[in-house]
Amino acid sequence: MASSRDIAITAGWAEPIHRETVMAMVARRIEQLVRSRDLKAGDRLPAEPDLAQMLGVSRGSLREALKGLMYLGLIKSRAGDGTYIQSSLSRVLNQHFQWMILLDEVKHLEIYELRKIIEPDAAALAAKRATRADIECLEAALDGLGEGRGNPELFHAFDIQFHDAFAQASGNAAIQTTMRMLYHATSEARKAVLPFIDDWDRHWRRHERVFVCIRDHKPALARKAVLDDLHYAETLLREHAVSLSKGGLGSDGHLKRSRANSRRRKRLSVNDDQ
Amino acid sequence: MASSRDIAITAGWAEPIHRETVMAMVARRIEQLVRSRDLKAGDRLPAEPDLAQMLGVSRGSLREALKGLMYLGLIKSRAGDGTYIQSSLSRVLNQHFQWMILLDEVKHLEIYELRKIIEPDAAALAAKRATRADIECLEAALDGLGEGRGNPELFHAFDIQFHDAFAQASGNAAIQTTMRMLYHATSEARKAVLPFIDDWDRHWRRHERVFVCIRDHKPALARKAVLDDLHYAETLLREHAVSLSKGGLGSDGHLKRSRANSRRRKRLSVNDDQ
DNA sequence: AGCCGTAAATTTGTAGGACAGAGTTCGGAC
DNA sequence: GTCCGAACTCTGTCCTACAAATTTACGGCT
Repeated sequence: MASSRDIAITAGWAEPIHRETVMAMVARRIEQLVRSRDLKAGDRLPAEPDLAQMLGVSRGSLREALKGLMYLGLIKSRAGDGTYIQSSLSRVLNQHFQWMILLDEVKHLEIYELRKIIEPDAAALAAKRATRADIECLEAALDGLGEGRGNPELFHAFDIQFHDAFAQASGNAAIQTTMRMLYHATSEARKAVLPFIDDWDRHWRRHERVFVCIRDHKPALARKAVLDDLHYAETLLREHAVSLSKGGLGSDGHLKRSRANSRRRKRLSVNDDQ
Repeated sequence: MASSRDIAITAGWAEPIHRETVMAMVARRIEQLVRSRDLKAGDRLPAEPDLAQMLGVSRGSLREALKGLMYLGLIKSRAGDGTYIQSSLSRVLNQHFQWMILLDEVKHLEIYELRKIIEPDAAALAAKRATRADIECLEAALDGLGEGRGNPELFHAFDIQFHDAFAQASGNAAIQTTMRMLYHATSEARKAVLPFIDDWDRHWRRHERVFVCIRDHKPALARKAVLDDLHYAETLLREHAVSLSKGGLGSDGHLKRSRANSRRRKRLSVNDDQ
């Protein structure tokens, strides 16, 4: 009984749903609506039963498709309320590189190599563009980092905040998103080596220096300060990777090896950059 | 009875009740399995009915969760066969920035600014590390580009191939993934301005120069060649932005902080997302 | 009138069952 | 032994029903 499908066809919105998967269909349709500006961030989608009928699919299938978009962070459903187009869809993105690390598609050191490319330049941009609000955010995070000296848990939390504020100060949303993504990818590992820090004051001053350079609008120095911080973080990670792999933290035990997977290069002489 | 509400009021502290959905729990469980190395790339998951029973949820709910993971590219289902852990999950990532552009969270020029940061360094790395296979891939794509001169459709296709080969030659999977992501984000726009190219030979030679620099292992020159190419692409895009759909670049000339919905709320939220 | 709490309506979340289509496996016919 | 079809398995889709959550509307109380 394809009665509901017949309805959809006569209705005219939904033309032939080729045998493409329903998921792809719904995604495409919603993308189309966003493209045509019929849907904007914050708008509400029709209720599931209505939307299902419009598209000529069952509610279950529609829900599976919506679930996919939900995981992308593109939409968000609230029980009893409705489904809305989300404006900030960074959640999944942040986890993506984490997954790649888990699946051995990307190595920690590769991410650090990329961070050492992006973040110094981002710091220079931040030093040029940071607004008063940006600087206040950075300072607040820096204060928190000060409080968190010696307390890995707390320090880590404010480190995220500091890094986010830094990324935002660059004034470039693409940079901000990318930096956050890369940062999150190595977040667990970084947290795990935090207890090995011996000189907290010095570690804090590295952050402080980044902040001061941005606040005082010194692009070149900011670039250097960030690179220095990154270099230290990478060294810390490299040194304690072994203790991680056999310690209780099984989640990041794969930090050590560089298996000869596929055709991936394994030359990671990240040290001697020019 | 309003008992539940009373409880909430007396509780006072508005800690989110943490009503995690079944789907999120299922997804977390599978993630856990991957983390603990019980599941590796290529492994097959139990059949849906079995897995549903194991987890104590209905098959429908399980499927919604799987659909989410599927959309992430983490798993892949084949009708009649089974569900497998995927090894390459870049598909969604490539579309992510496209979505952000659609939602006005990111501007084209911001992406170019970031590309101008990453790709010159990537070129330098490629010039140092490119293997023979990498160079062959690049050359093949370059030949294709040569054929495609004057043919936007064809040229665009090989441009993607060339860019991918270039990214891979960097020998860093994180760089490769990120470059591909950023490239795809502006793919449509680039395709749209391709017909405006007047001097195809010169445009091709820009690519050729990148190739030669990488092949001959000249990091500094490669960096310059890529930057030059990016600069031209950006100029082309800027000049013909009007021909792009509404707003196109989003800023008429200089780079601008992209409308801070980012500034709204919870910069202090150490915990992630909503 | 204004306030408050309850009930109704709306909407998503979850469950269970049913069948079709795709893919694999295995046994029988040749 | 080889080939082909039937049986089995598994995912894809649909249907129905109910639970939970949230908003909205109504009616009583102050």
